[in-house]
Amino acid sequence: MSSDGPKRLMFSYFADLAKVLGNGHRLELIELLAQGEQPVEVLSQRTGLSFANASQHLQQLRKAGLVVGRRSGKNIIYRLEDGPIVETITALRKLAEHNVAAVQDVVATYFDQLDNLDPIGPDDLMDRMRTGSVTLLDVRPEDEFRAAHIPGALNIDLQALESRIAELPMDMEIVAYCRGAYCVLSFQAVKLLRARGYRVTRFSEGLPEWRASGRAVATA
Amino acid sequence: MSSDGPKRLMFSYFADLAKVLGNGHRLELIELLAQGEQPVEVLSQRTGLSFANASQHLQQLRKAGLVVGRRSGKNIIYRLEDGPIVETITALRKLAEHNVAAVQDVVATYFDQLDNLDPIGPDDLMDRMRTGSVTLLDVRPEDEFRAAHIPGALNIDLQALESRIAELPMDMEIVAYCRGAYCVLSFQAVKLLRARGYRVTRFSEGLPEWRASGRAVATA
DNA sequence: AATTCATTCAATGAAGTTTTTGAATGTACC
DNA sequence: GGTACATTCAAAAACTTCATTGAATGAATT
Repeated sequence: MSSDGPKRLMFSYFADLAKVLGNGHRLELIELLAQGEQPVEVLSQRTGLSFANASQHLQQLRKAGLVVGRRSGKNIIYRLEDGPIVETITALRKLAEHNVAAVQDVVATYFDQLDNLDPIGPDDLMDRMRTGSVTLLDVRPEDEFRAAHIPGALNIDLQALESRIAELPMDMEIVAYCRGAYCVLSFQAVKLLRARGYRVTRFSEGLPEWRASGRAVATA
Repeated sequence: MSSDGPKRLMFSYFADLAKVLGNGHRLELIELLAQGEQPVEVLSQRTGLSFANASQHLQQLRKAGLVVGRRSGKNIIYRLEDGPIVETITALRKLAEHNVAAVQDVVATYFDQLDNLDPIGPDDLMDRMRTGSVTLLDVRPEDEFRAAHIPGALNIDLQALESRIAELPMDMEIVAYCRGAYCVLSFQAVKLLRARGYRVTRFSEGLPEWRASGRAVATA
């Protein structure tokens, strides 16, 4: 927190905020919270962080004004604050895709390999949902689906996909999505379903970006 | 640089990039470079950093893919890489304005106090330039003006404003701009000129944002 | 009132960042 | 070829961040 005129002060505040985003675990916590509110326990499990460690990262996000917690019985339930949080992380992601060579490598060797087809964008998806020419598949855990999903989507948790595969139509294109652009759940769904002869594409983003761009979401 | 599946890898790369943005001096270096390329000496002077320290921050920006240096005689001249760098910092700034209480305080006590009029936005500015109903004043140092400025702007370095004040019309509204939204130069210009009876407003952003939004800039 | 459970807090050590200093590099000028 | 200059590099000191541990809090259950 240096200071030397109000401009330097402002830059140091912007930097403090960037520092809070400057940790992979915290970015993952934000991604999870962008699906919907969660108690610390679930966040700790889904990120693989120890309980105390998850709690401390959440404190930092809270101090930065990015999340709030409320008590509900024995649990503290965290949720994302209002504000352009998803937008900022999307900007960071696009900057990394454009300027960081290592990111381009991972995309090329890992993600493009799994899904060599162009993913479908939000405008296209909306058109095709309207004409009913596509089945939209949400492969996130049930609780995240219930908190918010793209209207008209069918929820099958990736865990259950193999056993519930009969619920999917073979004669219609399927579009799979999950938590965000690099959420592996939808990549794995595409892989599994293609192997069984389904026509599947990925949606280019996840639920948080869909909502951040002002489109309607459904609950329950 | 943790790793546990490609998604965690990606998040750790995004976090590394955020970490590089997580230092006020580096944000200031980026702002200066967003005006145009500069040798290390000038960057070190304008930021108040020691030579070696400025150099080391520039190395970090280079490793992150945000700047490049080229040799020109005895100097190494740095410039911003292509890519959505200004956009990302703008997103960070807006997030801070929205979610960080301390930022709101500084804006209220420092900036709003200096200029209680609404600043003019880019679309309005363009309209008013076309109809010739406004004089646009660029108060950055001459070298930054020469590298790139908003077409039609008059350059008077803030340092020289008092002595060259006669060049400004008293019967027309003046709009002042400089390096960015919180660049103090334009605030000080507004203060000085209002005290002399000129009608002055600030432009809401600076040159980098103007260019990043795809508008034409002039050189020389 | 005692116990359990979810969470936070405080303290520790290990690892990383920032700044300063002085030496090293590489280009230009005499 | 030697000297001056701009910049980078390497090492050290001061400080910050991260994960782990165990104790503390505070609501719910018995």
